[in-house]
Amino acid sequence: MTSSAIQKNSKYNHRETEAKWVKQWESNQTYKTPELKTGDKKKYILEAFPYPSGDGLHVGHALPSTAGDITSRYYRLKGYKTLHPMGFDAFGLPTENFAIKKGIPPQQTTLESIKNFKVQLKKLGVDYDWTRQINTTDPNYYKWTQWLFQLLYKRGLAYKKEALVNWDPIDKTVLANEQVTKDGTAERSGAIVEQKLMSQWFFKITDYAERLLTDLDGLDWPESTKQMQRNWIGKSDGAEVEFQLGYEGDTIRVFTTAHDTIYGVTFLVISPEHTLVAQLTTEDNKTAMVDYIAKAKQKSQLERTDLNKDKSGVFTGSYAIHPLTGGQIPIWVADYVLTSYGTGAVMAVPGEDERDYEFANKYDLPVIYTNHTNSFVSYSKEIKTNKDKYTLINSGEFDGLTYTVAREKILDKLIEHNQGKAVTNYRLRDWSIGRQRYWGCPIPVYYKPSNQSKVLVIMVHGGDSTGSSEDGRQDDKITDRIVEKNQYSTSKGCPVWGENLDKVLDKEIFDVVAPVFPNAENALYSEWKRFFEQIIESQLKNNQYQDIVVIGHSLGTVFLQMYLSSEDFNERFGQKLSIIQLVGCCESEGDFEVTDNWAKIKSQVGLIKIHHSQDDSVCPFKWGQLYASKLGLASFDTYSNKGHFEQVNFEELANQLRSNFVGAKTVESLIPEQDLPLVLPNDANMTSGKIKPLGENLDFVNSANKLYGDGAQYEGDTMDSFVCSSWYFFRYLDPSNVAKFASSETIKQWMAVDQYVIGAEHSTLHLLYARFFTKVLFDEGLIDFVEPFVQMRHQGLILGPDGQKMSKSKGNTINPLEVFEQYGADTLRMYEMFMGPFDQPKPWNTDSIKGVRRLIERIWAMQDRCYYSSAVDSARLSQLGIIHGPKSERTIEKELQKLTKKIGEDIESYSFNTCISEFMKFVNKVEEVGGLTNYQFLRFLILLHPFAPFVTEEIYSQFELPNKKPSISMEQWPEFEAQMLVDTTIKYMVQVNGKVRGEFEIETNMPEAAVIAVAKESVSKWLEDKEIKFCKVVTGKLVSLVVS
RNA sequence: GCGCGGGUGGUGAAAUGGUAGACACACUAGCCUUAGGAGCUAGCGCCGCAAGGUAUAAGGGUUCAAGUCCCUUCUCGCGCACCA
Repeated sequence: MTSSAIQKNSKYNHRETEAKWVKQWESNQTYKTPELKTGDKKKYILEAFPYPSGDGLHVGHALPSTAGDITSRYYRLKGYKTLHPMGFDAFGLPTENFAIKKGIPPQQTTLESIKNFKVQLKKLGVDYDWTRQINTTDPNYYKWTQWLFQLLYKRGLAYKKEALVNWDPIDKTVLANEQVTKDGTAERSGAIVEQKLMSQWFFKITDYAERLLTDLDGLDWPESTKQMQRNWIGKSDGAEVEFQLGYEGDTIRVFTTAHDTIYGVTFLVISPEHTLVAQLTTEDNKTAMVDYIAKAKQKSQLERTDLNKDKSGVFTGSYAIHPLTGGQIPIWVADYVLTSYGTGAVMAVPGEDERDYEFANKYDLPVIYTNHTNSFVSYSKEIKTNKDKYTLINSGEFDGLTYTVAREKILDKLIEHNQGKAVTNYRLRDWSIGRQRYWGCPIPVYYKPSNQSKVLVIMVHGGDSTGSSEDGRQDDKITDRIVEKNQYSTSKGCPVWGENLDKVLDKEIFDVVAPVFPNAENALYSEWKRFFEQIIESQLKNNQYQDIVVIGHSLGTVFLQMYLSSEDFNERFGQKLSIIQLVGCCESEGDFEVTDNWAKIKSQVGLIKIHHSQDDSVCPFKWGQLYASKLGLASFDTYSNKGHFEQVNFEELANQLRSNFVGAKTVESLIPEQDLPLVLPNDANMTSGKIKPLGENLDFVNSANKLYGDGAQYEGDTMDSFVCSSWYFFRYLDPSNVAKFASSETIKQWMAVDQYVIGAEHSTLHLLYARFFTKVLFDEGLIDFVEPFVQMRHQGLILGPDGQKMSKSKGNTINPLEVFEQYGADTLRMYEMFMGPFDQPKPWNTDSIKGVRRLIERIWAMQDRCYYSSAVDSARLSQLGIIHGPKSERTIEKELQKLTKKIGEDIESYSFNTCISEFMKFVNKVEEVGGLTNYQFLRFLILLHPFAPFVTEEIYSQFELPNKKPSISMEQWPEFEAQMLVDTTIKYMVQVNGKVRGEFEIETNMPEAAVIAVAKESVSKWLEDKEIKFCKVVTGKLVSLVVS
């Protein structure tokens, strides 16, 4: 540029400049993604899309965005066509909770937050192509989330089942295993997660366990993340061994990775939830067992895994037969065995397993050592470190064999005897995706009643008021209190209730039975029991029921409590009681001691619901609370202004029955594709400060009947937002396609993602799910690759100035808007890159950022040091080895060449921090020698442009240049000339006895002898009177001498 | 307990096995300025006046040469955790 173009000594005004370019880039569509033609080189650069929180941009967001921007701009300058999109992952609980708190619909909050985020991201100067923006809450987007759900369903990878799930009592929803922290709390809400039996949608990610594991090997990802996924998938190779029981029929199957220790098995341990527990427990051990299991159930997941110091268990009294020795093996129940892994049963080898050893010691069980030391050895450690020395003893015909051989032979023998097989086990569980909340993607499924399956509803009424407690039948009485206290008859009211309920329930689905139990005025347990069982038997004779629901009132609930805690309903009728509606609860506080076997009750019923009026004068409300807590219920339905006999709201009850049972005895169907998307209803009830979970919005749920016939109901759960966010990178390719999730051509052109930057917290969630979806799409033949992210890196956390994680409550947050205002976006970007290694956590330093701002100022001032060289191409000539011009120009040229090489390499290896240092060094050098040519300055600006787009664009715009482009981003990356980096002389250093003692400079390509001669001279002081014993020349670097 | 990363000045940090502390921040001294939360110059691991010595969590090893490779220990962070 000519000197006239320079505004000397003008200070860089970042506010004006940045605002100007934000506008211009937008109106000029500078960063619109170009069309890809065959032969074009492409880069798909991706950063995780943010959750648009109301707080707006965080300095942490700038880190991945800037890194992506640097790479994207770098490759664009290098002639690549780049796709660099951004969008919003907007479904989720924070918005819903905020909506409830503030009474603003989530739709509105979301749009406002997105708008705000976009403005702020634009201020950062990132080259996102905003025409491709996506928003997961937009029906045009989630239509394809639903389509994906249906694809999985059709491939047998989406299913609904009754399962113990993680229940978050604060956010009132189910969570995926991946969303529960190690200490058993919810990742988001921090609540202690409960285990709840519920009917839930799952994705069968376990089908892909092996592929998810093996395909990790080829990925350019941080090793730690790959390892984390490997651990999460948790593959172990071993064997399933069958142990016969003392009687015909059942066997106990155990999973083991150490089947070569099988001769050391001295007992079996099964989990308290094992299906054979009841059967195996002998009469003598029953009390202890029932007690133990009840205690185990009461323990939360947390307690059960945390209390690993003291193992406990109970002997069942039964024995299994050792498959090879035929010996008797006692069977124990202990809660250190997990139901969810393997078969829920283990063969205990106390001689080689620490847990079994501890257990054997505690309960005085025999120990057999099968390893060569004939003493306790931890098998798992031993085979890792000492595998080859490990040989067997006490193992019959296998004595003396080494680990490897024994493993093989013992397995062969088990297989031969039909008592075992090789099995691979994975720790990975299926992905639970249903969420009982409103602000999520609706699951595109509806249910319709099926005629075959009905529900039996039995009402068990309370007691009547007459009779005496002293009539000789006392022992068998349901409670002592009933006859004294009751003043009302419910045996007469009950049939009326039954009629009322029958009126409002669909007769094709529900059979309501409301009998009058015998002697209600002085009820006897044995009598009621006989009567109750007879009713069920006679109903089952003529009908098949999907579910049996018992509604107990008052004394009726006490009866049920006694019945279910002592009788085996499930076994007797081959059916579980799926719900029990306890209206009015119990008769007295003392009833809670009628039985304390709450565990058994819980094990026999599915869903438990309690209704209790706060104004029940017969049974105080606190009894209801006590009941709920005994049964482990988080909540129950409460009323007020209702007496003991008035608290049945038939409509309410009927709705509850319908919504809880409609799924179990109905047929599920996918919503036809042409009806997608199934749109989330607008919640009209915001003024009340409430948002109904989708499933409780009966207007919505029942609206399915308009399209799919009478009785049709939509699924009331929404999807985990990770479903929405784990396929989004496909939608950027073709965001407005109405016919497909993305067209095959664009997928072919742009996928896979070449560079992905995302936080390490997604290692086992999003990154695993996205890989899973990609493989499913591959299997469906829609794409031709199996891994979505070729290269992935994590950004490190930016900590507060105090070294702590930034948080509002700690008051250590940095507001990026203030930084924009004070220092400008270029400074923020470069500072964040300069802070330290990209993937490491690093504290914000309010002082350090000044150094970066100074750099920008000095670069701005470089315009004054830039002189117009008459030979514009003198640099070019220099590259060819014909060096003209002043010495300073040659010095700078060489530095610039080095810089060009270094910046390119460092961008490609994510070493952004050293890039900034290199820029600083270069600027120092320019100031030292006094200036640089305009052509050198131009190339420098191009190198700097990915890091500081605003200031470089501004200076460029003032350049006088032939063939000037509308934007510096359209310039070409300078190529360095390797020959320019070769010096004519080389500096050597000289070491004597390993210590640096001197240095010298010498022409390149000198013979070694000459180099040594000069080297000796340069350190003559250290060689006096000494004999040189060793001499080594490292060409171009150093001479190492060893003297006596 | 297992797995994966780290540990270098007052601070953030550099360093294909080859002059440890580049580059910056802070600090100190000086200059300039009406003033400065501006700019410029110089210094800045530790010991020492200096020559020099000595330093990359600790100890050992390999090597002409180790922050870097190997072994042991300590320590911090992350992940998994009674996974049979």
